[in-house]
Amino acid sequence: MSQLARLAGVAPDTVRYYGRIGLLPERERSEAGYRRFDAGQADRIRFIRAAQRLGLRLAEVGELLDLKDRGLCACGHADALVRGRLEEVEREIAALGALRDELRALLERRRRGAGCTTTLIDDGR
Amino acid sequence: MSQLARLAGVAPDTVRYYGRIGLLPERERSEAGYRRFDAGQADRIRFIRAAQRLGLRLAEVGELLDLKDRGLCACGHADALVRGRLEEVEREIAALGALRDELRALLERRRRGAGCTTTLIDDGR
DNA sequence: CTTGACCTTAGAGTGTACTCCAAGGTTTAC
DNA sequence: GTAAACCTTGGAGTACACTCTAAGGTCAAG
Repeated sequence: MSQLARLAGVAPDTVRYYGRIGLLPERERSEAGYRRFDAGQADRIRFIRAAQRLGLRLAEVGELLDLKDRGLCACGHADALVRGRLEEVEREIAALGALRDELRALLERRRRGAGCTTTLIDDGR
Repeated sequence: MSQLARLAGVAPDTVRYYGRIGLLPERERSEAGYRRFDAGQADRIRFIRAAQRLGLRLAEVGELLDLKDRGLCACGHADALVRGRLEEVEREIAALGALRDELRALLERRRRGAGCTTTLIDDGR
């Protein structure tokens, strides 16, 4: 367990969590009930983390893994998720850019002595 | 209650929630225990929402309101919060920009037939 | 006098991805 | 034989800002 976790670069609790929510299938156990893993499981966890880095949710990663597990090509679905995520990111960037401008303008008005910051926040727009 | 909520543009539950966490001070009540509000309360809620739009948390807004309530100038603190938030937003924009590039590159590699999307995600970098 | 629209409260539920806990069992080293 | 370091489980806790529920009280209109 902890070996796999170290290999995959996550905490043992995280591995157990992924198992609990169905991202890692149950394999055989040792007599004492200890989980046994193979290298494939580490790859699976790395795939999960890679997809997460792109901003996919675990539920979405789970859909991809399910397709793969059933021997189907997950590409179409993966493409759709990635494209959807790209649009999301672009929207977030736009929104944050506008927010950044607003924050800068607020600070600028304040620097020019336009009044209390709280008042400047308050009158909004 | 619902009048104030409509006036301030939030749900009645939200007003009660703000009251519960100490953002709206208790005023007198009617005989039946109903809250009574004045125009100042609507302004207060609008201030909260304006600060939230800038990305400040309710706990931070609460600090500003506390200063104002005690007759102190909240400007210094507000400036610090706004500046901190600006830095955060700039960091987020940078991170999202990098992510956007990654997503685009992934889609581009895929368009060139570089293999399965899931494989492209998997091999990370 | 009843209907409907409001008000009150404490408390639980939402989403996300963990993270931690207690209480117990196992394995390895000395 | 015992201590350290692991493993197991179910369940609760974290952050955040609501949002909803149940069970009850109030008020105005018809």
